[in-house]
This record gives sequence, C-alpha cells and structure tokens, in this order.
Amino acid sequence: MHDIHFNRDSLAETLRAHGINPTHQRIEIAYTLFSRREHLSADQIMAIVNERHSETSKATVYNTLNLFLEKGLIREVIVDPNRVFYDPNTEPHYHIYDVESGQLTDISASEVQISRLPSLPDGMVAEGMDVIVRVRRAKSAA
Amino acid sequence: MHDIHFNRDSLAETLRAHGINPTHQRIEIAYTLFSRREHLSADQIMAIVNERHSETSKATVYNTLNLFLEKGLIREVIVDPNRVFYDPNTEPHYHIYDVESGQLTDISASEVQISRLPSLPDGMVAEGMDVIVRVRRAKSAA
DNA sequence: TTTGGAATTAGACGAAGTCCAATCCGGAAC
DNA sequence: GTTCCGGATTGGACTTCGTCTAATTCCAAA
Repeated sequence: MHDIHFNRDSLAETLRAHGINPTHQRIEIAYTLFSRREHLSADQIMAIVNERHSETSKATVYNTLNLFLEKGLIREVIVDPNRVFYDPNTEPHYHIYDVESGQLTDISASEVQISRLPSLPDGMVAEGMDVIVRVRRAKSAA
Repeated sequence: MHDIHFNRDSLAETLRAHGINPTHQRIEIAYTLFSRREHLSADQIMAIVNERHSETSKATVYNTLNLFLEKGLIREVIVDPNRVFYDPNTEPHYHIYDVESGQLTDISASEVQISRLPSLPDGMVAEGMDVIVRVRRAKSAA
C-alpha cells in the first residue's frame, strides 16, 4: 500500500529519492514517523528519538521536519493552534479531530465525496485541501 | 442577511442575547469584528481597538475572544500555526487560504457540495467541519 | 453611598518554534 | 589513512503568542 519501507536502509533510499541527504538524525526522525504511522507533534518526535540512541537537538528536529515538509515526504496537520501534527501519510485523506482528547484520526478520501469545488480566484492554483471534522463525545442519549 | 447590527447599542443587545454581559471593552471588540466582517487575529484586534478610544489590555482581548467563541458569537479559523483568525461569520462556510500572502477568503457553503460524510466513531458527535483550500499564485503559464 | 462580585489590568510566566555562531561530521581527494 | 570542505548539527538565546495571577476597578443593586 505504500512504497516506503521501515528499516533504516530503505528509509535512507527514500530520503535520497526525495532529494534529502540521509543523515543519522534524519533517518531516526523518518523512522519514528513512518514506523508508527501516527500523527506526532515535534516534541513527541524529539522525545521518541532521544529515548532511543542518538541525541538530537530541538533545532535539528524542527529543521528536519520542515525539510521533510518542503520535499513532500510528510504533511502538516493544523488542528489546534498550539499543537501542530506531522503526518507520514501524504495520500489524499482527511481528518477527524476529537476536540476533547486531542485524538486525531484519518478519514480516507473515499469516505468523503466532495462534488462541487469553489472557483478559485484568478491566477491561483490549489495546493491542497484540508478537511477536518471536529467531534466530541456525545452527551448521554437525550 | 445577518441579524447583527453594527452600532454599539444593537451590539450590546446581541451580546446579552448570547448571555454575555456587555461591557465597554466587549462592545468595542465586537464592534471591531462585526463592522469589518474580516478575519482578524488577536493582535490585529487589539491594535484596532486601542487606536480608537479605550485602552484594552491583552488579557482582556484574549478573554473576550474566548468568551465570544464559547458563546458561539464568532468562529476560530486555524490555518497557520502562528496565525489564528477570528471570524465574525458563524454561518456555515469554508475558507480559501493563500499560503503566500496569508490572505483568507470565505467560500459560501453552497459552493462546495459534500455529499458523503464519514461515519464517526461510536458515541461521537460532529461539532463542525472545517474545509480549507490552500492556494498559491500559479507559476507563469507553463 | 456602600458594597460585592464580576471584569479588567499589568506584568510575569510558559510553550512552541526560530535564529545564530560555533562545532562537528563524513565523504571526496590525495 | 589524512586532510579538507561544506553541509549538518548543536546549545542556548531569543521571539511570539497566549495564559495566569494577584491587585485594582467598575458597576449595579441595596
């Protein structure tokens, strides 16, 4: 289903394929994201990477995530102003966000049918579309 | 088209109708948002409010915006982690975000047809759905 | 006029992310 | 194996956005 494999050698290949020089830190960060396939924030990633072997600085984590973003290796999910998530899944899909727990879940693109798109302002091209369904636990059956 | 009028007396009424005690500062902040019908950030609002008469503190601006949010008087638009906008339009609608200029534009709900909605996890209710189309200026015709 | 609770305030604080100058590293050339 | 060079990484200072807190002010009711 994906062309990204999760051992560090294949990850190095994947990075190169995206024009990214595969350093130790970059491979560890990629490994963290792609082996878990979860939505992680920068500080979660830093914590995970550092509880393993290499010590990786905050600056490097942010540099690397921004580099991955630029190169299209990952996506950014902005649901809460003080919690930016990074998503290793770059296939078209949307999100469900639990506003109480902060839990973020994927919706495959096929589950949402968007049939009419707005016309864009002249000279503008769409770069992507984010769809976020905000949910919360239902009050006991009314 | 709206039931909100833009002189300060009617705004006081509107606030009361939403269960908000209409103080000077709250009326000024509401006036700023509703008379302009723009997407403004907290610091833009603070700047506008303070260039008029009353001096309003940062804490009050944030308190008030959060109160308005809670009471459903305004909406929050999260498009960029370091740029939260407040939107005086609470009718269902979506947004176009120019990732280069930061410009945020409304799309009326009727311009987007979403025909299939994902099934939500058990016991969860949707609180709202955000749709953001990210656009950028097209490269010169290729 | 007094009074009590809500609203506001200034400024300290906290969290997330950026910046910068110094250091480190790893591969290419020898 | 050394040397060398430019990119990568680093710690830590810094910025920005927003929250918190304790003290003050405001207003409406008595």
